[in-house]
Amino acid sequence: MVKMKDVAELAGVSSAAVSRYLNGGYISADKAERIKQAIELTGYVRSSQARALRTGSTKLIGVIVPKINSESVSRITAGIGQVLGRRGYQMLLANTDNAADREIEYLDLFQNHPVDGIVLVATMITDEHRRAIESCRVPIVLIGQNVEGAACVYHDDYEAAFELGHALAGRVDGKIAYIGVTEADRAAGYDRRRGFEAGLRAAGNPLDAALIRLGSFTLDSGYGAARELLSVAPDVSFIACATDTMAAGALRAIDEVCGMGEGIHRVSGFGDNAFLRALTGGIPTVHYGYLTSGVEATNMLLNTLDGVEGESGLKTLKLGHQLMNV
Amino acid sequence: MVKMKDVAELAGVSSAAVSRYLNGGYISADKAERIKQAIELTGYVRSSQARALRTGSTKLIGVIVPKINSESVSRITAGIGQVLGRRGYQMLLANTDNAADREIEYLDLFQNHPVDGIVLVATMITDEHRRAIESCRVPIVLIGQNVEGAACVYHDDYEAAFELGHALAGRVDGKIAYIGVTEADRAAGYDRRRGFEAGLRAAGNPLDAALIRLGSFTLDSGYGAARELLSVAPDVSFIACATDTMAAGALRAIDEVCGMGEGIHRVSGFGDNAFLRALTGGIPTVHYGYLTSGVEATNMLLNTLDGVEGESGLKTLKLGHQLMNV
DNA sequence: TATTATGGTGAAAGCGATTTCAACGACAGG
DNA sequence: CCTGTCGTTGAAATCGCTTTCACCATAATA
Repeated sequence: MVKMKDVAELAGVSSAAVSRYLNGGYISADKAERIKQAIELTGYVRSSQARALRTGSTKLIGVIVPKINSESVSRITAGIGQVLGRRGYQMLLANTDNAADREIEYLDLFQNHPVDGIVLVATMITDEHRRAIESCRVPIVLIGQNVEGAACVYHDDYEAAFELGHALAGRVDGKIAYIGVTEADRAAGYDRRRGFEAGLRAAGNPLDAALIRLGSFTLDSGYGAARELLSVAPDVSFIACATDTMAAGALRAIDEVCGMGEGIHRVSGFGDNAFLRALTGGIPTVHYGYLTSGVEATNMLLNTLDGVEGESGLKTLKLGHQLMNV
Repeated sequence: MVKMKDVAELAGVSSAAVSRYLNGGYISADKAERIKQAIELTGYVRSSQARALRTGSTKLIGVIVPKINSESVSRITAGIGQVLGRRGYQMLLANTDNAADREIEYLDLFQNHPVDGIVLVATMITDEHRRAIESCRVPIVLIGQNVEGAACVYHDDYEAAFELGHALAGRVDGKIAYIGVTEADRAAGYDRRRGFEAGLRAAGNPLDAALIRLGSFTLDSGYGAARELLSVAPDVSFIACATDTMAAGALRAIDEVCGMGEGIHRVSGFGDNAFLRALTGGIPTVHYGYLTSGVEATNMLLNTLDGVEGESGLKTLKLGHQLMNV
């Protein structure tokens, strides 16, 4: 492995000069040329390990996600990756498989590990999370939740759910049921349910608390909850779901119970999943700019790291949403 | 930042002793105890940068994927992440967005960057790829393609497609069309088409070359190709697709042209997408163990890195497949 | 008793970059 | 001629860890 010293010797300069050449410090034109040729000749590339040790910066960003095989997460990471690549950073991906404690574990790990900053695609935020975020030595941005005192890029789930509920209340006759997720997930659990309820209520068609079920983000859990709902309350004519994935499950359940093709008109979701849209022609759902949230969060993080002027650094950013098919 | 020397001083030993304690070398019981307490007291964690510089190993594995928001890829990375986490490594993710030259770029980047090994989720393998793989300084495993001279974990696309074609030939009357992908992708492009054709032929119902179209892995491309096929050859009664995603597009096209619910019986795919399965009840498709391929590839890679005995290290592994809904 | 293992130990030499610092040649102004 | 800048330069000191090596007890063997 050719090192800086070799290049320096070949070019007849000191390694300090090579380092300056590489980093844009004082260097005369002729030496720069000699160094350039020596580098080409030897095929030298600098060791990022040594550089990291000396400078304390690794150009690595830790990204913590709850689940890697989900459309929303992969769109977010696509956005993160886009910005990272463009700005000379790389992504260290940590998958927690929906285990909140592993999030904290990674938060700890990353700090003393080689990342310059962290993007946390958050689900549940416990006090322990808050503490870990607070005491984080590297800058951190959250995606998906709005947490006091932390930089966040999020969507207004309450507002979106309210609008969806309000819009649906008018066009559904009969009972509406709701399949949510754990309220520990403030955004997808609490806010969406509350917003949806409020929207229905405002339209004069309040949600019956007995018709609320809890799923676990998976298609199968949506299916199970919907089957159960339909058997307990056959007069339910519409099932709103906290995610498109669970809506897909509910859709299958309705098709099985009420006949093929029925579900499409009786289900709503959140997230505007591409597959679901294509296969059903589009159920009522909320479109979030997942890719945008990745892009915005990462830009914010990198701006503070690179000390970009004119940028106010870490702040909280609420992104817009769009009702679909209502 | 508390460093090893601080811990050593507090414990009244040399930093060499601390290092040995941390790495399981010779250390007496009482010193071990003193060191342990000193570490707890100071909250010391060792700098992985310094460690990496000294040992030359970063415990980082570079993973190159063609596209991050696709179900197959996220299942593969889920498998990779599982093994990596269990064995004390982390994943450095690089997304090429289906640009073959960026794959080579990352291959170069990773070698002189801080990864101990590479997993390449491969699509197209050009000569340039072969060269880059050949000259790779760190061990590398490919997923999804079988390339001579490289360690590969792959599925037998030809065989699977053959079986699918053979099975379908019998139960479809009328013309069968095919929407494939670029043959530069040997596995998903060339092998699947060839296998499918051979399967149909063997069953006495050969594929009309005029009814072959090319998509680009996306749902929309499947939709477009199917619309075009149906308008040019309205007597086509079945459209086989090289991926489930394109099959979803074709399904929508058929539903639009021939009436809702029609598509389900007239389309086949590859990959056994969970959404598609749930929403349609299941079109004929091939189930691949994507997660398994990630697991197997990573285990293989880590075995060679960690020098696990009894394991023969890098080799090529063909995984099985399963016909679904035929 | 003389010797050889054996289990422990710390000083010191790197790993390969960056960065400080003192110094140098040239050149302008006084 | 002397002094002060200015643009460059290389020697040397880190960064924080691992690992070799020489060495020391103490126990086991000859």
